[in-house]
Amino acid sequence: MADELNLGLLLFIPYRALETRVFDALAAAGYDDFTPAQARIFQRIGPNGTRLTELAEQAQVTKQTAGFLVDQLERAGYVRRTPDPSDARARLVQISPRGRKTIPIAAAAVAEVEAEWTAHLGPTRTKQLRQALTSLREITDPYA
Amino acid sequence: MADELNLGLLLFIPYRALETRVFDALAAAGYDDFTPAQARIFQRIGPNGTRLTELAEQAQVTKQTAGFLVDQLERAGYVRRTPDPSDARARLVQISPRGRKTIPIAAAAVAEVEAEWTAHLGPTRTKQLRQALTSLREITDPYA
DNA sequence: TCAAATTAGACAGCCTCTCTGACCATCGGT
DNA sequence: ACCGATGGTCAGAGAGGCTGTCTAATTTGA
Repeated sequence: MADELNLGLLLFIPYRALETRVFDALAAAGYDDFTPAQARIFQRIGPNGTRLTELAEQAQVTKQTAGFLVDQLERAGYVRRTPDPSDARARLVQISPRGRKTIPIAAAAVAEVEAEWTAHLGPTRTKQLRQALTSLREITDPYA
Repeated sequence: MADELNLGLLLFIPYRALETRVFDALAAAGYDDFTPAQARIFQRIGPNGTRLTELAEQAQVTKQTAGFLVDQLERAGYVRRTPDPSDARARLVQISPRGRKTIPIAAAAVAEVEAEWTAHLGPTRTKQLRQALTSLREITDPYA
């Protein structure tokens, strides 16, 4: 679809590498029933719980898809659904104790990879990379 | 699985934005029977054709998956399979004339997006971004 | 030199992710 | 008190990916 070194591919390669590392770390810690699609939802759950519809919007999937993924997360014990006190139609998706345990593991894996990247690029270029990407988000992220 | 602004998410957002733009451009030009998975294979086909197994390796999918995607591309007329003169077991996947027509369309869409990004970031920061990502590829791309 | 290991590829069956469409319950404004 | 908008579920479908098994052809080594 284009030439070899377009920015898209250049962005995708390290993204994939990071994602793989995080899932390997989670699997090594015994959390092997966690899929990337589930993680994209899980990541968006706020401290007091978040509604399904809001999760769907932020993850840019339909609410049916979000519901499907939350079903899986619930069955695996990572989240639970509780009634929303402010709206009887809605339910809040909340992180369960088991789910909460995965957070530091994933965070550690991310930190480890970022440290490797910093060692490779040097602190200045890493900082510039982060800045450029953050700036790019302004024109590429519909939910910035 | 981690905090909001990890590098993974920052990388993924512009990648997705670029991909979407390219597929919109192809669809607008009448090539709407093209999926991202097919494109990841299609991109890797060399000028003289490439073997299925090699495509599978480079796209990091199994050869079964690659075969399935090439089937679709062949049915849609974007590629054809010809015998490999140097190995009777193998066949070369080659880009057909119809497939070749999509290349400048995709390239133009990529160039357009990159121009927008350059306008947003400025030429210096864009160059630094590309450099940093290229450098990162050395430690994150298994097929560098 | 010929049997064994390797490689290219196809077929079958399964699972996950995502979508559309239809539907019900509740909320909120007029 | 109603009616449109919102939160969520159910049913069905299709794409994309996997493993496992099989064949044909090639390469390798005793």
